[in-house]
Amino acid sequence: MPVRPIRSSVSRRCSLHGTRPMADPVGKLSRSLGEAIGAAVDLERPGDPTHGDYATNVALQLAGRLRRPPREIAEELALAARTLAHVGAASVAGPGFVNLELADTWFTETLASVHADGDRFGGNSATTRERVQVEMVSANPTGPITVASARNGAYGDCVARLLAFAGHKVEREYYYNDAGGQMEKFRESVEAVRRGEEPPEDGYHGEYIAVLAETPGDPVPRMLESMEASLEQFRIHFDTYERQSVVETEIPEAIELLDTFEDEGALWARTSAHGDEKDRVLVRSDGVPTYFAADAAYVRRKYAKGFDRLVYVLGADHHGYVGRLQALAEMLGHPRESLEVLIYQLVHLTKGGEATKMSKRRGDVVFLDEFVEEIGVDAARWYLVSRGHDQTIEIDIDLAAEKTAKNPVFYVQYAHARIAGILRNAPEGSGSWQAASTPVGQFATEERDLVKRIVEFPAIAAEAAVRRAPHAIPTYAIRLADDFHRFYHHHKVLGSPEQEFRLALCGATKSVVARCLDLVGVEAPDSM
RNA sequence: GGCCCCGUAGCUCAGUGGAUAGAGCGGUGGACUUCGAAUCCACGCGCGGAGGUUCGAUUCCUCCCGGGGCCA
Repeated sequence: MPVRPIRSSVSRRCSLHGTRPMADPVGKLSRSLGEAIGAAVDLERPGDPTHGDYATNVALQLAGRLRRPPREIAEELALAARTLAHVGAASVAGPGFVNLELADTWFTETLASVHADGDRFGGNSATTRERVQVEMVSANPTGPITVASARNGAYGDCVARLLAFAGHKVEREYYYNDAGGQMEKFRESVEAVRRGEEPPEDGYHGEYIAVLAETPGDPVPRMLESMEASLEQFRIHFDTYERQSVVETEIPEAIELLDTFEDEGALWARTSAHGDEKDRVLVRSDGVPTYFAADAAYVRRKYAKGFDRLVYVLGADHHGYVGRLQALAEMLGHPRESLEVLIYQLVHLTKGGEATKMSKRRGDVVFLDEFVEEIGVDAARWYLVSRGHDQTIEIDIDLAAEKTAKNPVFYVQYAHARIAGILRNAPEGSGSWQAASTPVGQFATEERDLVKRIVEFPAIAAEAAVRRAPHAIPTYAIRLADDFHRFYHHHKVLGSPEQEFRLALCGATKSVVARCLDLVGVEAPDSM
């Protein structure tokens, strides 16, 4: 089966993005090769397995700069490669590719190093550790968490998990407006129902309003409590909740620090001088501060807490905020890049193929709790993060439950459970990996493929973190599970002469599968 | 009118400069006396269009067409 070329971790990429996985066997190999020829080497897995274990096109890249024929460079590179430890063969192919075949010793030592890293394998890739705040969801407490907000949460939470795994100190924050007109409408709606009346036309009409009306007192705290419960059930935990009413009290201090001017009685921020498309009003001529003034106070407050980096997770309908938020960061004396706005495309709900407009006020939305009840947390989270954040998600509510059984999350979980089963049946004291436990005879293709897949993980995790692209994890996890299932089908672990090696291989696979599942907030079951 | 995202297989989507572009679902046909068949194996079709940069473009640039969103 042809294997898709996967970019391995490389020195060039690492230096570009400032990351370097702590133990990355492929990265180590490309670095030693790079040192041998004096240039950064990019190793990838060739699409055609007959081309060897790894290949590099570095000769082609160097040819133009060195004004030399690529194949000539490739020959020198191959010659250098052959002198390296664990390189079984190196050959030049095509216009100037160098294909490497690795010796069995590379596979055993590599697997040993994976075991040595244990839970840390693939982690701590960040060269500079930062204090990062990820602010996400931040839906106002006027109704239960919707599926739309759940995408925000699932994406943001996975980015936070990736950053934490990479070695950063991450806090998750939820921000809401407890003081605006929306909240008034919400309270009025509940009040109306208590009086036995219909909520106002422009109020909130969902069934949950009636439920809230049954208990006396301010409905807002209870609404918030139930939203938090939904999110916790969805495995999103917030470290802090911030309220706009509190932030607003600090507007004067924030304005003090900004680049401002007055025009027609209003106070403006000169955001256009800081990369925004136009200037923004801070205080209207009637003396009322704008939402942007609150944004400014909020940004100042975040930095004041000592964060090196502020991450905002916002839907595509907010893409216009990027310029003004970064302008605020800059005016407050921070690099504009230190305030990052992650934009994800929206969720489109359909029902039996027909689009449904989502409106919390009308109440015709799908709530996270309903969605989770229908398909479960694991399938829901997997579904929401497995496509790129730049991709609009379509969910057909009628088909969601039906399609759940086909969700690849179970394929990946099954690999984990299968391995757990093998390890349960393994004799006492076995599977303790030692570098010396070389297999009897040659490695099989499936074993080599599985090892190579496992060692892709550090580069995958590092790149997913740097690019804020958690969907790379599910994609990789499916391939890993795929390689494991194939290995399992072809080779017996227990009772085979290679038992010790294969148990070690199973253990490493299980650990990486579990890590992948954890990074997307999905459970890794020992049985299903 | 300006800006952002998208267009890859029948469907849902991976793939941010390399060799013959990959998965899942759906379809067809095979494999359980064996560590878990939620598994494995085999079979089909595809980069919206036109230019440009490059030794090489699904990938980068420009324009056009089509879908979604924001602002004015």
